[in-house]
Amino acid sequence: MTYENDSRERLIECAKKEFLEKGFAKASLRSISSAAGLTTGAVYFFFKDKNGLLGAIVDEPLANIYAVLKQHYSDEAEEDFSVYKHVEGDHDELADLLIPKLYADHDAIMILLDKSAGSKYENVVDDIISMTDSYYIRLAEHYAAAVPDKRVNEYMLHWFSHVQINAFVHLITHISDEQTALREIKPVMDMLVDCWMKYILIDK
Amino acid sequence: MTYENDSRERLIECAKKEFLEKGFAKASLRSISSAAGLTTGAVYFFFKDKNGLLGAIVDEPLANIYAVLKQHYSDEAEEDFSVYKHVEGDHDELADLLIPKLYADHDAIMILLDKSAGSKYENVVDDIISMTDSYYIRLAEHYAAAVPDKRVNEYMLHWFSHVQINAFVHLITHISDEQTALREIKPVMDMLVDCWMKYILIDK
Amino acid sequence: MTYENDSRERLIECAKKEFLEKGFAKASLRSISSAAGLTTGAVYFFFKDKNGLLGAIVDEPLANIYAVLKQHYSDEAEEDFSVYKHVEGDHDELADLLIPKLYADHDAIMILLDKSAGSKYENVVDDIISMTDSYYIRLAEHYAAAVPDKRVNEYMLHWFSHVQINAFVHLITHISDEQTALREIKPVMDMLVDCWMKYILIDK
Amino acid sequence: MTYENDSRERLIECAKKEFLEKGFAKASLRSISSAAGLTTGAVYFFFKDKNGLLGAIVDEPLANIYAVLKQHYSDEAEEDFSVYKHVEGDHDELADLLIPKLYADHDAIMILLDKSAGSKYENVVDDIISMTDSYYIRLAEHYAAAVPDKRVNEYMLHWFSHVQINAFVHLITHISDEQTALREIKPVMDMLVDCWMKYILIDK
DNA sequence: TATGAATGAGTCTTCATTCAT
DNA sequence: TATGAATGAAGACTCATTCAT
Repeated sequence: MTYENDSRERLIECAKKEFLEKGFAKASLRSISSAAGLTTGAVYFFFKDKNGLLGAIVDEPLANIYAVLKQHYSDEAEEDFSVYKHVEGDHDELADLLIPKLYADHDAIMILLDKSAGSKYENVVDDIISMTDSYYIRLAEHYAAAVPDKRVNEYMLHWFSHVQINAFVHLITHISDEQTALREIKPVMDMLVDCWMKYILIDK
Repeated sequence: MTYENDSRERLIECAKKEFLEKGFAKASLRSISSAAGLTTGAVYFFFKDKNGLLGAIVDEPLANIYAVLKQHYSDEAEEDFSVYKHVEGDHDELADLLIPKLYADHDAIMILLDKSAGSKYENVVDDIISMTDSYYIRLAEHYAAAVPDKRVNEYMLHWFSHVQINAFVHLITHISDEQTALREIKPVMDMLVDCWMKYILIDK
Repeated sequence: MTYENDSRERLIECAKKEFLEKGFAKASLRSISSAAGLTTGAVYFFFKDKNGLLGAIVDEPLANIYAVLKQHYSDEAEEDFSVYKHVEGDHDELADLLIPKLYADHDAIMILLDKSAGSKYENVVDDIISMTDSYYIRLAEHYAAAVPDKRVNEYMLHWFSHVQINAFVHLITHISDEQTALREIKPVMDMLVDCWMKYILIDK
Repeated sequence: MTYENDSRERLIECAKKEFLEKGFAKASLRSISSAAGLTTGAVYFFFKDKNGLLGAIVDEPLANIYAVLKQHYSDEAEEDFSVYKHVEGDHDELADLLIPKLYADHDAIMILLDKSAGSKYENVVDDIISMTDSYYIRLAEHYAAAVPDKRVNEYMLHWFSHVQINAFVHLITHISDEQTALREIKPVMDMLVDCWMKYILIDK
């Protein structure tokens, strides 16, 4: 009765492979399901549709990422810039929280961040960047308020959000081992924080 | 006869619009050619195939970019790191050369860098990054040789190439005016050079 | 055990809704059974197939209708046309018998008469019209025999059967209240009988 | 150059057959196009989609019908009921105009009126009935105004529109010869006009 | 210089139905 | 008494591509 027929799992596993190789748009349900020893109809028994199948792969990892991000963005909002002085490693918290989530299901995250074009998740990275952006705008305004004769360099700020997020995407797509990832990302984060403090404000 | 029938040009113009809007993969030759008042067959008269049509749009801009890049990468290779000291603005040369090429045909470049998924150009950005990477590796090794007890942080180096190139992609996709672009990219380049010097070497 | 599990009833109730909304052909067993909190397989446990499910809804109402019709058609066959004179209301009998049957299970009848395309009942209305037709042919021949120099207008006769039956279909599909239906149909029936007498025979 | 390859016509002809036999919804483009010696893709070269293929068959006949109807409904609107007296045959005009249009492309009209369920034309008959209804409502109100102590029987009026229009549908679906149709419909129309005058008003 | 016609392989999706458990 | 799993056939539709003219 409960001896598992793992068709659903097989479908998910084969879908992962296919999505990873071809990207969502070019992936074929026929090819996925036949790789799983099933017919396309089976996909529609287990999932709503092609997007649903992708969802089964990425929804949970995605939720985890959002959770970490939201937490981080509200924590850091407390920063007091009048006294703040960056010390190497003090922003590792985000990386420390995020990396485990990103590497818990490495393939899923790769698909989500890099192979989801054509799916309902295709704007995920952009959305996260937007979120980051909003947060950084608030932060930068606080910062500017504490420093006379300076104003925010808006373009630089946007670009920073972009680089910050894509640093993680780059990590995922180039480093497959979690420990290595953790080690490599630290100097990157340090650099980013340093630069943020240094370049985000310009003369009025 | 030299009376110009501009069908070819019209096709190219309409293709630009379509590629920009939908990206290469989702663009439809039917829709392009009918927008040009022609039939799909016409595309195959003027161009080899879908990729050929894209080529007619991006080949020249692409060649220009490569030319600038190759020139830049061989010039800068002469740098003597034992005496080098970064001064703000001294690396603006690349931006000064590249931006005009990038904005000479803004649409074509956008397509090339951001809308070419599914085409034979889909790896262009990656290729340029690789090129940049090779160059930076040589550079970094020279640099390291001049600084005792330090070695190259390879991951950081790769990531730098990535960020460097994507800084231009980001620029193109967010700033449509050349002068503004020129102005905004400068601090970004300065920052990158600064950081490169500072973060690319780590303790042995 | 006599503790009732009303799954069958729920299935029937949900099927009614679905058939009414979408018609038999477009109705989906998946949607019906999941609305009933069951799976498609359950449908096949309780009923032979999709047609069988429809049958469970309409068979009894249909039988009732046929019973009334057959009774009526044999009663009226006794009519003596040599002495017959139509008096308003004297043909209300059919309506009086039929309407209660039609409105006893209004939904079922709607489905049967108006939503059964694609099912084995799709010709029910046509069949009833045929039946009516046969009856009217006999009747008309008696009538003609009693009136010299006249013959039956066959097309008109067929059309009459058609109109007669469709008067009830129209009623069902436009009036949901039984009392109102009863009131509205009477003048229609009167008119039909009047016209029948007047238009069914033409000069030889 | 202009020797006709009649693929389009063949497609239309085969579609007619298929639609007539199975109705729009159950008709298969595969079966239609292969009957025409072509592939489904060909259908999409000549027509927008399944509805477009149907449109190529019925659009013109439908327009003709609407034209006649609109003309008729505005003509007859002039009627003066205070002096009007029905004379047999004086309403044959509609039939005389309509029948030729209906029989000009008998198959197309059959499909339109009786086989279009599931297509964008599926409500055509209902729409025409509505149109007729609106017209009759105005007419009946004029009529009632000229007759003291009488009011319009609304249900009867609606039903009349229904019967009137379906008289033509019935004709088309039962009589294939135009001359015969013309002959058979006349007494029907006479009857309808007679009854209209007689039954549409009831005691206040 | 282009068109018009057509293909063929592919896409996702829907559905009634079956059957072991 | 039902479920869960799965099938298989079919559905409409899209597309880049070809080629005779």
